Amino acid sequence: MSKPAKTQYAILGALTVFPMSGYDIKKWIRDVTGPFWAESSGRIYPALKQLMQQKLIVCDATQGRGKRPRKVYKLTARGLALLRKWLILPAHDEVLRNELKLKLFYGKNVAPEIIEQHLARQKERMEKTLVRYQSIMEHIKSHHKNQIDAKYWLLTLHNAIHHCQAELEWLKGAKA
Amino acid sequence: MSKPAKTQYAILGALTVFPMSGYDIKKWIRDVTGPFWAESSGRIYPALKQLMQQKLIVCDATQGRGKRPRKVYKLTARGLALLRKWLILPAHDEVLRNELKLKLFYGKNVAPEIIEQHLARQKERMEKTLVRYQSIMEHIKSHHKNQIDAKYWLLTLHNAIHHCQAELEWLKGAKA
DNA sequence: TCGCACATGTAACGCGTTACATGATTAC
DNA sequence: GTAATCATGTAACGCGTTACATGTGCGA
Repeated sequence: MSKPAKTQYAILGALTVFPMSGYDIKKWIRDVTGPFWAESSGRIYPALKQLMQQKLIVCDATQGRGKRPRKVYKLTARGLALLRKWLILPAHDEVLRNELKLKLFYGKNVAPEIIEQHLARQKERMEKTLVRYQSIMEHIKSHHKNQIDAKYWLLTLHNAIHHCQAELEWLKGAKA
Repeated sequence: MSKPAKTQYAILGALTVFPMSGYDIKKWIRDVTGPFWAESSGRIYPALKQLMQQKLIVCDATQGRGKRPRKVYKLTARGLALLRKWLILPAHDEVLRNELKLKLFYGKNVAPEIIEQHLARQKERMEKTLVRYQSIMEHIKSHHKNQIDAKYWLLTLHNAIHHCQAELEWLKGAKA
């Protein structure tokens, strides 16, 4: 009925890189797939539970130090098969809900200075983001050069950088 | 607790252009703000009801032809004030969930041909989109040149075009 | 007369966020 | 000793999609 849940694929994908705990996955998604994918911990832990039940992942090792264990999850053959099945399907259109652009679109209803502030904030944010992306790129190039994932990581990172630069280009022209 | 609803602002904004029916708003959002904002009719009609209750909009005229009326809504002073209040607030970060990029990121798990297909589909889609955007731009330039909204419409449309072109540029380089 | 665009709505479902709860470990 | 980070989870809430229901007007 509603949209199919994609959290599971973000998790299964992460586990193709190496086994991770829920916390690791959370950070991985935030720090690595951040430019194009987000998840909240309120989704990750329940999703892990479901994936366990479906035997798409297994709890590799409970590194119990004290009462609260650190659960490390590992992909199963079933899990990899499901991920592959999803990967080959055409991607759905991204649902766009860009608040900044909506505000700019109806900008005639506020003073021009307000719009300039919006644009200035965006410029600052994009400049910071671009620097971050470029440092991630350097990091991948120097630390993961021979990893088979690296090719695809750089592909998506290039995409993010292109869009970042496009936004900055647009902002340059936007003063007119 | 959860995210504040932004559907109302998309509707209030649309009504700053001219009075519209629910159906008009639906089409307007799909066809005009489509590049950066989406709403489903399952949100629009309930939202209109709420906005009426809060006296942020009024039902201007019930153009009853037959049993099913065509209700035309109009912004009130209260509605415009609320919209303005929202417009001046800094925009929240866009929540990114780009399915295509997620699939590409974990591309090592499928055959390279699959990835090439994803990229080819994206190229085709972006080319079509770019043509559409450019024709919308021509339309605005020729039909709405002197409208005070047009400046802001072109601003956001330029943005969409820049990103479209950035995506195509990236796709060109992606074959390597 | 058939299909499409116009037109308004409702209900089920579940996704996802936010906030909260709890506790361990490390570094200063 | 205390703050930050590591670490795992739950519950409330409501947003948003999807599918459904219903009916009108017009053009081929």
